[in-house]
Amino acid sequence: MIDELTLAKMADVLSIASDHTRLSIMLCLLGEDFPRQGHHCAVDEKLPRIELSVSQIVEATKASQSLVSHQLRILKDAKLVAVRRDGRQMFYSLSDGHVQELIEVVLEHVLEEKE
Amino acid sequence: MIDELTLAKMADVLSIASDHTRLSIMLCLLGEDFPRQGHHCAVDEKLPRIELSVSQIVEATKASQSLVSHQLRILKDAKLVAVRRDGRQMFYSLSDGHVQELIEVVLEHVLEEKE
DNA sequence: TATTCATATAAATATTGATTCATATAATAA
DNA sequence: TTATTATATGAATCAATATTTATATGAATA
Repeated sequence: MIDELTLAKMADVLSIASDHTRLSIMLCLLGEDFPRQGHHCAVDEKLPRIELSVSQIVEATKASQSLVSHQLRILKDAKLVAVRRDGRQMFYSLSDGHVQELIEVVLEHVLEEKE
Repeated sequence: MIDELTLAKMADVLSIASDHTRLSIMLCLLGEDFPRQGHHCAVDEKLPRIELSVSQIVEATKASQSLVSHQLRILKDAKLVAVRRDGRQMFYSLSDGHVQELIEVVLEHVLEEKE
């Protein structure tokens, strides 16, 4: 039994993930696109966590700096990405494993489509 | 490496799943909401597949008949649900396991949020 | 066949949200 | 301190889409 608040939060997460720009940002941070160019900071997980600066993301996604920045803010507010400052650069990374799973499930679904 | 088409398809699936009405419909069909009121038709899967008529979905979601019908069409076109006619009733069910996984991952994510 | 029931759809409206443009902030270098 | 680099943000625009209202279709029943 799922209450309204939970439903709304689920819709939010999905809605945030569904935008073309934000999705490509997340794919970059997953390492699916833009492979092996980011700093890696080992965490207590299997896969190394990829960190990319805003300009690297701009470069990889081919979106405008302003747009990327706007969308990163939305991702950050929703806690789907984490940020770390280093000098004048900001490094973004996926905030937890659920985000990766989410993207992977969707990717599998899309890749398995027939006809 | 993910091409533009795959990215677009992923965004589509997420976008379709992100709508409040459609999400609640899918939750009904998952049995999370609206428990044990639908017909069950055993398939070669672990869990029984739940089938609900349009009016059962209208009842469960508290959305208008027209709205439910519109959203069911979108879900059907995207092949996220399957339909079966029985007399003048239409019975809808989730079309594959990926949809369930998707919803479950998002649900876990939302339920595990701190603070 | 006429009527009723279950669902679908077309058109209109309303709302949301992505993108751009211009500008601001914050850190570093000169 | 001024200039430069990296990123963020407010306002405006524009497009997409959820929702409603009214009506249509299609199957069953009388």
